[in-house]
Amino acid sequence: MFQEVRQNRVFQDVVAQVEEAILQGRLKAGSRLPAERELVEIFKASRGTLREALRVLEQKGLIDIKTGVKGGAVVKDLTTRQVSESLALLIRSQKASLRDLAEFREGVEGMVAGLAVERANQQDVRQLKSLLKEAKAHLDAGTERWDAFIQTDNQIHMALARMARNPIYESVMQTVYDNINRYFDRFLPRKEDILKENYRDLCDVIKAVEERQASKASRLVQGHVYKFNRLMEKRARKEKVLQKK
Amino acid sequence: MFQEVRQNRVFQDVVAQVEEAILQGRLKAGSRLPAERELVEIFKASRGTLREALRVLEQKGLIDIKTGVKGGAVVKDLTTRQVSESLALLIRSQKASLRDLAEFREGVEGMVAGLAVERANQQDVRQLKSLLKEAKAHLDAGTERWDAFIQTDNQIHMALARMARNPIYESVMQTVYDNINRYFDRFLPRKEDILKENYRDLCDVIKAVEERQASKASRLVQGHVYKFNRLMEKRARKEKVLQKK
DNA sequence: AGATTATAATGGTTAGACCAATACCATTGA
DNA sequence: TCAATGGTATTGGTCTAACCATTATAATCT
Repeated sequence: MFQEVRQNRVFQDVVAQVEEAILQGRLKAGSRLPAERELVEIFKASRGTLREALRVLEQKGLIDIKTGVKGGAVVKDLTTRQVSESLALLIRSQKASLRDLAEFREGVEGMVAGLAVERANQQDVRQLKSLLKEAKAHLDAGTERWDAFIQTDNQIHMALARMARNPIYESVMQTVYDNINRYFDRFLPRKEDILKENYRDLCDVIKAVEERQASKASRLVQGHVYKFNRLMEKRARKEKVLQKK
Repeated sequence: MFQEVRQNRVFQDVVAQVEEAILQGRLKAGSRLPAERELVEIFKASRGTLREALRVLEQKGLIDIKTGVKGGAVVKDLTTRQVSESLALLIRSQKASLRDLAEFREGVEGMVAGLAVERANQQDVRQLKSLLKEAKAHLDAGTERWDAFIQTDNQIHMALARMARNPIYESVMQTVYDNINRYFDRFLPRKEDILKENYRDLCDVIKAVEERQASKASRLVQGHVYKFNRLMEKRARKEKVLQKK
């Protein structure tokens, strides 16, 4: 019948007020909050309590805090970092595995590619081609720029996500990549034939985008990611075996 | 070349240590942290600083805090609530719309259904049938139990997510539903013919699961969600028009 | 002018006190 | 005996007042 009433802690009230102001746009990204000692006056709360509120806002990813003159709390532009952080916790606590993440990526990237084809404009296609050219340059430059190639590869995938014109897919993709890079960088294949095959896949995908073949692009990307996942898995298994010895 | 060095604040060090202990399983879900005044002794930090650390851990969803004797910080079982929270911020800040969320749901649910068919065992199928029976009972009971029907409907979707046996999909689905329920409850269709059609859709889906027809189940769910989304959108538009008047 | 130093503003930390909620226990009264 | 009442100790929540650390800017020196 009734909602349980919860005693609001003072700092929660402060958090709620500041958060509301940010989300309503009354506090814009980049603007600075008053100094702690001023906030004490404004909210009529002690500095300690106020700082607890700031910690929460900081953890939520809504503000950044710097020390020194002209320091203080600055309203951040809302990013996906926090979503990413939560997913990282899931993985680190072993509630989710590399395999789970890879499988998820496979599905999401497939859908993203389909949407991207439907919504990409000419400028988007140009951007993809430009990234592709960059990737080829890295690849031809030899071993030392393989990491640069991998980075450009990632950029192409993220560019597709942007072209899907759906911030949720974009966030989720960013989260997936953050976590892949964070935990599985050491499994990334760094062999010439694999990277070249990778490059050919990208060429095919971008061709499909240009020709507006949504389902083909979707299938290609899914296959591309699938191949990548099997490779990663093989390497992960090998490492595990080595560790056991 | 080098990583930026950041001056660690004391409370961050405390957070890191506790977090590590939790993620490594040295602190298990349900176990209680020492009282604040004891933690002061352990970490050799002031109570204020310690409380800032506790605020961060609380915000990360790693601990729950209660007052009173036998109160204190209790290690929580890791859930998806925090992911959900971050996505909610995206929506509330209008970086993502109802339409974006709906589109995302369409894709994810389709994939989940496909995986669920591949991995569901007999017990899972039994559970689905039991939920279906429950849904029918609510539906037949008339107007007053429509909300119960909707809830059971949600349970069926979440059951499918569990059967996909991938905690990431499960988390993401839970997040999507949390946010749909949080922000769009008022758009949920509550008309008999719609609910009945909804029920028939569910019957078809579960039949496909039983017959192990993955792609069919996937297609059916996607269509089901698509229909639902178009309905929601229509209602949302209507409300907007009304608001403008 | 350019380098150096002082100053002030700002977050970070500490210490000690008191308030508020709550589980547990002892007392009381039927 | 047992249920209701109220006390008490424990724990988180808040406050005050001070000092430390960092940093941008202004003042000073060479």
